[in-house]
Amino acid sequence: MITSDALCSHDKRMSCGNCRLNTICLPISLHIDEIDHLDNIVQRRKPLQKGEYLYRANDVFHSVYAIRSGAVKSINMSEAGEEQITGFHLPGEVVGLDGLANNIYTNSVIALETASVCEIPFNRLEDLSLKIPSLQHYFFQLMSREITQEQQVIRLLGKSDAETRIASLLLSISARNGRRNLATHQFLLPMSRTDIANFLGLTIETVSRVFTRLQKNNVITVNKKEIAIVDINSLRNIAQGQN
Amino acid sequence: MITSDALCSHDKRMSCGNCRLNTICLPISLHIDEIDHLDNIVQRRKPLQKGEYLYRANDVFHSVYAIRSGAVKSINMSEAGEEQITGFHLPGEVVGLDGLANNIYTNSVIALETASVCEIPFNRLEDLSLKIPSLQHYFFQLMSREITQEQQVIRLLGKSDAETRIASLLLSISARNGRRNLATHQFLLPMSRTDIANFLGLTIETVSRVFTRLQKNNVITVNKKEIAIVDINSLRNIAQGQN
DNA sequence: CGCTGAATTGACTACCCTCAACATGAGTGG
DNA sequence: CCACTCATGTTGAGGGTAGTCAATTCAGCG
Repeated sequence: MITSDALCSHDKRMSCGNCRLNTICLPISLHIDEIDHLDNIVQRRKPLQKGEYLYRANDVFHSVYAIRSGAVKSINMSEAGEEQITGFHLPGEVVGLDGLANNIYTNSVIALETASVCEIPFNRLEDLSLKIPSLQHYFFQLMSREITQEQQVIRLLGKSDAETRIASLLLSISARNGRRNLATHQFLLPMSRTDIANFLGLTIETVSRVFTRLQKNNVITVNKKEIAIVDINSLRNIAQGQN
Repeated sequence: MITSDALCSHDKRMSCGNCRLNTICLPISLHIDEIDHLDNIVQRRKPLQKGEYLYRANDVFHSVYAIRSGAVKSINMSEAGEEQITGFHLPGEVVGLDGLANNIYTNSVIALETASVCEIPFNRLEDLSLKIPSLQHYFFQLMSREITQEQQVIRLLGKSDAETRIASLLLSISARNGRRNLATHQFLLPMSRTDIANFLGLTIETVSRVFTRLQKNNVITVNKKEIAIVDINSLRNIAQGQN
């Protein structure tokens, strides 16, 4: 359900079948005609600019979205108006699953940098899922994965100190880069310090201090948004709270 | 998918159709024969005793479970062995959705008190969902609701102080009692202080202190596990961080 | 060149944790 | 019936991690 990274929208080769993200986004074996069905309902949209909304909380739910390039954050707002980032989403990952419950989105999704997405109208996906059992199964799995990932975030916020939270986030991004065959030991953070702090339940000052401390201890190097993991074992130990 | 609270297992009237929890557990209109199909796959199990496991992390996933009576907690364990309670589940609510992602449960679920559950084998539910579109839709919604609820927990843990966390938990339990037509202003907590502390990312001492403080300020009264909400408006304000 | 926003660093503060003592109540056995 | 233990919960004193407030640096940009 994700096409190649080529942004040229009249490229006839754009399809889920030949998308190089499809092992992440669509890791099930579908027959060729089934993939065609899927391609028919998937819509490629014009790229989002940094800061632009993909959808807003309380918008009527119609679609889920697969991130094709770039990165986005999803934000949950309390009645009191406090914003909490509930997740960062990288290429191959799907957002919008919060919208089904009450037919309106509960989160807002905002581009962290220029990002392109594939839109998947959900009622058409549901119809197709009734005909393709493996597709139904895949979407149940996809939602379950979202649940288990969020439970890990809950554990992170409930049990860990600042260093552990930062280390876990870095390892998470590293691993997700690895799935896309990108470098795992060196990468650019797509989000600001403010976003990291918000997501991890910390202040930007604390995030900054932890980065400098990890750098002083030769665990990582930090240069603005550029991160290099120097000592992955130390970083893993810190992420597990064994520091 | 939930029967009456009667525990007598040879009661012929036990069925999803006449279960008095079905407006919570199964809030969709199914035809009579569709409910029969569902009844045929739902299995009523013998009650769990307090402390007993419904399933354990890493068990092979076969079923999801609807809580019929009592209460359970679901626990997520880190590699380092730290346990985090990710949720409390009351009658009418469904657990086990974490198991689909990798075909093993990632959490353990333990009874907080004597509890009975309805077991729903998932492969049979999937088959049935292919034939009953509204059932497929309902389960997508159910999983989405789990996702949005967990996002609220993430916000709670990321942004709130101890009083706000406790107040939110009390209001959540109160509201869920209301859905079952139980008293909302007075109820018994099914879980220990240790469980509350673990879930909210606090220590038992802090939980205890907040309870006494809320009592001194005439917001609630506390007597062991018996809670009465005295001033719901204050409690709501505290839950929203306006204290 | 100054302005603005993001990030870093320092000094101080506060909230919650840690450690410890004590209270309460259920269950057990003499 | 009482003494005992054990689990659970409450309360107090002190300390530490992260928050708050503030100053500074730096990059991007009109």
